[in-house]
Amino acid sequence: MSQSTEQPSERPAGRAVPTSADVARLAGVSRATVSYVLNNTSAVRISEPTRRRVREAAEELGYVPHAAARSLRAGHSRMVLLPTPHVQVGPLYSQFFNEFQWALRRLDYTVVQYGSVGLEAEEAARAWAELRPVAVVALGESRLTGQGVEILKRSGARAVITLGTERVEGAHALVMDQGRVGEAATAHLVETGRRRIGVVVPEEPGLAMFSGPRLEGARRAVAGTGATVVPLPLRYEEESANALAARWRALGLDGVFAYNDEYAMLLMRALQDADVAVPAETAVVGADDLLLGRLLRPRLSTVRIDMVIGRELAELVDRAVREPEAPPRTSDLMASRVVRRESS
Amino acid sequence: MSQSTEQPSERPAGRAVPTSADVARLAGVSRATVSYVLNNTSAVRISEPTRRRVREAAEELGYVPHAAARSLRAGHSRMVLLPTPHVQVGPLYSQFFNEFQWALRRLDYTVVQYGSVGLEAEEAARAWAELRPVAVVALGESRLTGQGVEILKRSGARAVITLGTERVEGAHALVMDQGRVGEAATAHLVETGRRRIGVVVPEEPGLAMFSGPRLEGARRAVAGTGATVVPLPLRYEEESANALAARWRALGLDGVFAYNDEYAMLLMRALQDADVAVPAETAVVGADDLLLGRLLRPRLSTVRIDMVIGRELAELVDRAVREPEAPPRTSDLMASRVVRRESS
DNA sequence: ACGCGTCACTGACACGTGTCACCCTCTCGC
DNA sequence: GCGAGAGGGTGACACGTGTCAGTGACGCGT
Repeated sequence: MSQSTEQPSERPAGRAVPTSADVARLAGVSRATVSYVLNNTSAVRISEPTRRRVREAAEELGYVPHAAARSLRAGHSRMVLLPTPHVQVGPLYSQFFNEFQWALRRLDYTVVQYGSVGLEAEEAARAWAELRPVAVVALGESRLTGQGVEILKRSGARAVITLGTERVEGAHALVMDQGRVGEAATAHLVETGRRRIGVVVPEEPGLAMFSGPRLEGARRAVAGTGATVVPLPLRYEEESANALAARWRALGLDGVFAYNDEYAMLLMRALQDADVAVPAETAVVGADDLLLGRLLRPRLSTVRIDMVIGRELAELVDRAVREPEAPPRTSDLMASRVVRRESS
Repeated sequence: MSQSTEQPSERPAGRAVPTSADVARLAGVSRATVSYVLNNTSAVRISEPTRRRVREAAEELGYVPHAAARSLRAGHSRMVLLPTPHVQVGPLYSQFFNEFQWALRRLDYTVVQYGSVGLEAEEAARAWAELRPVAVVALGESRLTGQGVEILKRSGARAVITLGTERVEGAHALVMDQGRVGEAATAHLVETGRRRIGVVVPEEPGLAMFSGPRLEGARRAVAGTGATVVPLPLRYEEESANALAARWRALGLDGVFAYNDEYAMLLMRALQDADVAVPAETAVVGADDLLLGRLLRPRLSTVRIDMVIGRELAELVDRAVREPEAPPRTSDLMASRVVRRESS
């Protein structure tokens, strides 16, 4: 790349990106004045005619300030970084995320999702730190370590918050207690008299962070009740479900928590095709309370998950940013409750 | 919009963010040397002992370069901006996006999703331009205008690409021909002898960009065949579907394209509950080829949509960045084909 | 004439980085 | 002895912005 010193002859489009200096020149004022006008700084008084001239010049040139230069000078930004998950997320999650983003913007933050596919934990943290975000809200799935938190804080992040199943040293944590989902579903099955309870564990990679805790929760629910839990690996494919259904009677199960409504629908169809009566012979419970589950016959029982609303989380971020010295707190991100329909 | 000018700004942690100057001091070399070493610039020769001293100093301080300062100095960045949709996107789309991001990163681009909720078209474009991205890949839904493209290009963006249903002046366009989906489904219904064909139009806001073209496509499919198309507004709720099913016979429809598989499942259940025989009395076709559709009885016919793979789009972006002067091109993002099962 | 205050504006620096043009010190060939 | 060349580094500038301290002009009271 050759540098052009004065006359930018290499611009292909024939025009350089306008800066505040260009605006100043066109308006016949100093650059400082341009800055004052465009940020309408209250501490300095600029006459109305000058203000207008500056605004018109900016408009004419199509001037847009340079965010990087601005935050470099300011020494900080109001950028909140959300490492993008590379896992499939359900509609519940994506709605929550949208709400969260919207709320942060209301609080005058700039939300940036930034993917870091294929990087190791510490390396990813370093990549995020380069952007000098004021806060980082990371999914548990992004495998942020205590080391990573340290890197981020050292690079100026005033708040690091994890959304996940477990805490990370030094970071605020919003715990999604996935265990409660499995626990609620299984407790319900036990209460309605089921004794041998299957728990579907999806084989799809990336779901482990959800399925593991849900299985653990199920185990907690049966502890001391005499009922037992049987893990059931399952791929989200018809053949896999049919194979499972074929050996259903051999397994001797009278109830199943199917991970979520989609897996439940898949399994329920396979069971019915194999002449296993639902709920008479085997009760089925899903999770997420999808509309589609209500359309089945029998209607699918489910665990309804209510997530913290985005606005609440946004306010938590804002508080954490304003009080970086406050000790990391842990709180619940979601609540679960069983919705009983006909399949259990 | 009140600005919070109040600014804590005192470093509470007592330690500033380390810069390359700090590294230089600690290593006992100049800042230039630090820069050369850490970017291992090949044109300049630095002795191995010095290199090691610099690397160790950087490690000890936890130095992370400042991306903003870097790209300010460089005059450009390799950031690709993806305005975040605030519409619900299906799994098809989100998988495509992940793949796309991954491919861009392979090409050494930095992918940033940036939401601009609640801003008007031109204002949003200005906000994106502040980040000085080298390329912008916008969903049609983000309502990018020709004016917006102009702003972005003037701010240094070398490529602007829209993913949507229609072209935008000055931008490369990847057209999702939603019309073809409706056309394929409806043509199939006509070919199998249906004459009065309903087309479900979701009432949910944000889906209009898909449903409108699909309806138009359906109209194209019946043109000259003697068959007719009837738009059917529907909310994604059981009551809405039941109400529609109740007046089904009055409508005299013998076929329906239900927008997608989810709406199809909703409608099919309502039809069956209202004793409308599928497919004998009315044929039903969905779209997206969800697994769940295959579980219905009768199995749901659908339109399978194959999207351009992410890598392809990433290469298109790369080419557009490298040849900014090339005229905007338009190409297809997806292909549709009918998968006939039992419901039609 | 002078001091003082206000108004409207400007000059200059700092933010953190990359890179170009030098500079110094050796060594070698003759 | 001395120029040539190479090895190993450094000084200084530029990128675009925000903001502090200052500056000239002007009005006003004495």
